[in-house]
Amino acid sequence: MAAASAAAASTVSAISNHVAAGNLFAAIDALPACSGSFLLPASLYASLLRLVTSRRSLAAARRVASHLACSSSSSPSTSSPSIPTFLFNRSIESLAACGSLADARELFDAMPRRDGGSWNAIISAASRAGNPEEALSLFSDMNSVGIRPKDVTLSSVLACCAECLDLHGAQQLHGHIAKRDFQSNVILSTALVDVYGKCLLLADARRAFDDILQPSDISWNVIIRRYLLAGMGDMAAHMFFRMIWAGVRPLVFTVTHAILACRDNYALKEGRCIHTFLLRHGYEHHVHVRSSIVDMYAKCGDIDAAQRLFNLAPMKDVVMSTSVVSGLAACGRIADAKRVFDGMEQHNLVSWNAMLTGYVRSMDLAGALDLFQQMRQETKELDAVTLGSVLNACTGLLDLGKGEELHAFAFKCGLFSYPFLMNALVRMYSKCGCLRSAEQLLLFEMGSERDSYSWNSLIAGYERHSMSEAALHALREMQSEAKPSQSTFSSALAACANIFLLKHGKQIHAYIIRNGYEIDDILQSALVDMYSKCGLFDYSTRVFESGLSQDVILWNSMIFGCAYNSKGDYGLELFDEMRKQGIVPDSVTFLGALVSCICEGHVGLGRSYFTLMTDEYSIVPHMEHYECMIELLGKHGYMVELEDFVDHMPFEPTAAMWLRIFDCCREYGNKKLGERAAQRINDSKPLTPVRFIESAPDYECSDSDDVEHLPYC
DNA sequence: CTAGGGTTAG
Repeated sequence: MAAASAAAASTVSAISNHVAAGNLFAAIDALPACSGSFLLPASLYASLLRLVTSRRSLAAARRVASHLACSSSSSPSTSSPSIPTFLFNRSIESLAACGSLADARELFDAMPRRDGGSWNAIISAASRAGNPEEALSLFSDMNSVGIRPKDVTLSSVLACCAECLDLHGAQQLHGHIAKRDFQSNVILSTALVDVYGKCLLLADARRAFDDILQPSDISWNVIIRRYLLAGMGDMAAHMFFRMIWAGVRPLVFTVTHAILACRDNYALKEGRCIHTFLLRHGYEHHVHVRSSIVDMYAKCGDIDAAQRLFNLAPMKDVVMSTSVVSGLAACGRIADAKRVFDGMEQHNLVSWNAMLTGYVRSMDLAGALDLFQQMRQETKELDAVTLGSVLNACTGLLDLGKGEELHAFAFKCGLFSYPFLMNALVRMYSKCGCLRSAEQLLLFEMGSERDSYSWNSLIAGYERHSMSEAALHALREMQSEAKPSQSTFSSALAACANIFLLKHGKQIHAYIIRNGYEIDDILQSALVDMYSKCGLFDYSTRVFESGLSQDVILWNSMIFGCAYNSKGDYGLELFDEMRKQGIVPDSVTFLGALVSCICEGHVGLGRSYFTLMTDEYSIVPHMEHYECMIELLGKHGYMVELEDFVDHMPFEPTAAMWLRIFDCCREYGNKKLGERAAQRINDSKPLTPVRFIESAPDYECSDSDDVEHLPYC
């Protein structure tokens, strides 16, 4: 007996030496065989388990666990002391920390007795293993065996509710906590703030926060982060200032959240204020803080401040440089952006993408394609954002061929199914007039992924490419699954205008009003255009006058509306009026003015506008302007001037122009010019026939629509 | 002595 106890003593000291020296496996190997003859002191098991956990060794954790389980089952409960439950609890924690929830659960199920700590260990193990449902179900088992949860367990369970967005469960726990005088526990109260915040009940989160007697730095961090993630940047910043006011030193995370909040809200003033605070309190050397400040300045439009900080920074990492690149690109300084980009030590996917989208945003589409080329040579990496940007460049360039290539490429890369990319493809095909492909994608390949953006692209594409009936059909389809937007209606109204569907146009107008959409400049223009093309001049003037606007497109629509309805002089009055109001006319305005001059026979005035356009406004005349001048001069018999005009055009008149010139020469007699025109017409190919217009579908309409007496906003 | 928060750029 003495020999046995001496052997036991030497085993204990060997193990404890191994543990102290950190020799984990030597300690494990020295564990006595499972005979039940003697047990190590509990404190030694505890420190062994601490070592196991710190090494994250699942093998070691299993050896200790099986040793405990075996010793417990073979020890006669009466003679030798049994293994304390808390050691099993530590062992469960150890197994879980080493990555095996299954082993932890097995030990939990097998252990002889369980106390509150056992339940807590297994619940937090499940929670940490990313298995909140299991943790919640264990919690409910715990309640049904009659064990009262402690504050520690409650906070684990609250975290699980947050994970599962189980608001109902969280509310029940809240009630429970309130009844049990746990308010003074900061950790628990903070978990409560977090769960409400995560469920987006920010008012409840705030109430829970205000109930905390002494909010910790983490409590402040939670409320600030939750406001930020809920899109309430103003409240996030507000709470940050209150935190400082309360004398709590912000964590670095909290600081970056506050700066992000300012960035998201374009709150430059508050951002500067926080920046000053950070300089005074020694945060500015932190790399994340520094990057987020630079980004804040760049996003809030103070690009000079961003660049100044960037230039002063001793370490210019990829993140900070990328912020500066995108900031410069966003304010149109694409060349400066490229310079910073080229000066970067290394590029990654995000920085390449920033430069790419910069080109696209600055409308330097060729530049975007060139950069993509360069990117392909320097890296294999690319993702949906990359392809989406390049695709947007193709869309802008109306380069269907390259767009199709990218489509195939995206398919090959397996990036095809990103909704963002699919929408870019629908947009590309729609803009390029390949409506069949757009339709194919949207109807058969996007499935439930399609949204109002996809539909809007398709509808706008149909409208732009003279498939107005199809546009209205698509609108009806869209309504069964997505909410139309102002942009949808502007395309649909344009479709009605194209084929003079007054009834449908009115129905859409009524729908817009009935559903409370705001009539913005674009919609207002679309309505003016639709009514005037459909011949309801009164309606278009009423829509025009219903909202005063400085929008040049709206004025253009109204001026054209006058011309369609033979009110050229009124159109010219509007032309003068808009210039008086300081609205700068564009090429379309001048086209409208010329059309008005044609219908009213103001030949001299028309000619003076044509000069005014180039001389005063530096607008290069388009094909349509030349067509107008030919019509203006020809229609009213100014044959000498017409011939002179044709001779001075910077390009050869088109076949259609010659046809018109020929007609005018026949009417007013200009043999020389007429023969020239005839010659040109005979050289050219025959014109394509006019398309036959089919009937359009009925737009969804309720009986309450009084189409004759529309209310105006 | 177990529990709460969490890392900037497209």
